[in-house]
Amino acid sequence: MSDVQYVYDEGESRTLADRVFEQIQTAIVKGDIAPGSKITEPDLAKKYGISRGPLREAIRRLEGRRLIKRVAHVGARVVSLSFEELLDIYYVREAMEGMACRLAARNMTIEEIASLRELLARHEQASELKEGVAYYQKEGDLDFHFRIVLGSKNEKLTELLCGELYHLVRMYRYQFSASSSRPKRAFAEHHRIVDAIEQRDEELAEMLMRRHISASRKNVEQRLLESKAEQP
Amino acid sequence: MSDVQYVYDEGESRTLADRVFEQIQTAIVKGDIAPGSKITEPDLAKKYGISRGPLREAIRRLEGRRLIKRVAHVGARVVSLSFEELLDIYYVREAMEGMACRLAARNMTIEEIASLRELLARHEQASELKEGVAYYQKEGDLDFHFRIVLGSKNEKLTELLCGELYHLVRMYRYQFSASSSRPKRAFAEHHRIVDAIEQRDEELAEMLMRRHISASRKNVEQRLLESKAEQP
DNA sequence: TTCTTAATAATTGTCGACAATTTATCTAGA
DNA sequence: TCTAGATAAATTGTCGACAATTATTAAGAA
Repeated sequence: MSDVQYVYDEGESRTLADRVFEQIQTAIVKGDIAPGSKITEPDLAKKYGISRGPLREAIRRLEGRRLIKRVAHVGARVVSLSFEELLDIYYVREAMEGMACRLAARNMTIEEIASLRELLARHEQASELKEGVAYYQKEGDLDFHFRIVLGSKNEKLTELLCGELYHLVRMYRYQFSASSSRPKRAFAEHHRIVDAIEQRDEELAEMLMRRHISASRKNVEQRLLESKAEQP
Repeated sequence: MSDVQYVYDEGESRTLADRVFEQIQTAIVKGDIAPGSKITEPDLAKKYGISRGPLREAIRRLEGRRLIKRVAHVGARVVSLSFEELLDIYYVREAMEGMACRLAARNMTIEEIASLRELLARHEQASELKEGVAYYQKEGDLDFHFRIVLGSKNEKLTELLCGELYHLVRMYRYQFSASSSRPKRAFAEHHRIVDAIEQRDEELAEMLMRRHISASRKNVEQRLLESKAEQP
C-alpha cells in the first residue's frame, strides 16, 4: 500500500543546495554576512545543518551571480561594495532599463499598464503616510522598475536585470541605505514614464527612463563629492 | 573502452571543477553537446575522467550562466536556441553595447583607439582575401565589439557582456552560422564608430553602435520572415 | 488495444572520509 | 628581537558509497 505522499510539501521539493543558495543569497544581500568577509565551508555547513557537498554547489552558483569571489585552494569571500561599482551599475541600468521601457511601451497590455498605475497610487499613499521615505525607498521603487522590465516581454533582459543586477541593487540599498533622497521628483518621473508607455511612445518612454536613472546616479555622485569634501 | 581523452594538464593550478566548467562550456558553445540534449552526470563524469562532485559544481556554474537549465531530481539540459531568444539578445546588445560605446568614447586611451584601428585594418585585409565571409564573421567581429566593451572601463558592463552574453552570441553563430551577410556595410559602420570614439563624441558613438546592432537584428528578422514565407 | 499499476532500473541528491594545499604556529639561529 | 624554516592545524578539493527520487519496463484488467 504505497500511499502517495501529498503531505510533506513543507519546503517544496527543491533540493538542499537550492534552498541554501537562496538563504545565503538573502543573507549576503541583507548584510547578515558582511561584505568582504570570508566564506568558510565547515562553518556555513554547520550553520545550515548540511554537508559540504550541496553547500559547495550553492557557492558555485553564488559565484556565477557574482555575489562572492573565489580563489582556488584559498577560499571564497563575499564581494565588497565600492562606490565605483555602484556608479557602474547605474550606467548599466540606464542602458538596460531604458531599453526595457521602450519595449514595455510596445508590449505591455493595457491591463498591465492599469495595474502599474495602481501600484504608483499605492506607493504614493504609503509614502505620504510615512513622509515619503521608508517604504518607497526600499522595495517599492524596485517594484516599479521590476514591472516595467517584465513588461518588456524580453526574457534575456529580464534574466539579466532581475536575476542578477537587482540583487546587487538591493544589497547597496540595504547596506549603504542609498535612498534616493528625492522621492517627490522621482514620483513625478514615474508618472510621466507610465504616461509615455500608455501612449505607446517608445522613444519618449526610453528617454524618460534613462533620465530618471541618470538623475539618481548624479544624485549619488553629488553626495560622493560632498562626503569627500567633508573628510578628505 | 577506456577512452582517456582530455588528459592534457596545462600545468595550471586551477581546480578540476574549474577546468571541466570551461571544457563543457566550450563544448556547448561549439555544439559538441547538442542544444536541448540531456546532461547525464555519470556519462559526463566518465567522459572527463572525474567524479561527480566537481562535475556537479561545474554544472551549477553553467546553470548560473544560463547555458543549461536544471530541474530538481530530474536533471539538466543544454539550453535550446530559438529565434525569439536571438532577437531578445539583439535588443540587449543594442542597449548595453550602445552604452559601452558611449563610455568608450569617454574613457578609451588614444593607444587603445589606435590599436582598435589596427584591428580593423587587419580584419579588412583578411576579409578581402577570403571574400569577406569567413574570418570576419566568426570571431573577428566579436573582437571589435569586445574591445569597445573593455574600453568602456565599466566592470559590470564588461562582466555581463563578456562573461555571459557573448557566449550565447558565439553559440548562435557557430550553430546557426548566423553570419551577418552584409560584411561591406558592417565594415563601414565599424569605421564610423571608431571615428566617433576618436572625436570623443559620446552621443554619436552610442547612436552609431545602436544602429549597427539594430541593422543586424533587422537583417536576421528579414531572413526569418523569408524562411517562413518559403515553408510555412 | 489501451490504460493503470507494480516492479525494476537508472539518475540525481546527500553524506562522510581522505588527499592536497594553504595558513597558522612554533622553534632555532643570527 | 627578528627572521627563516619546519611542523602542525585548518581549509579546500576529490572521491566513492548510499539514500531518495524519477524514469522505464512489464504485467494485468477494462
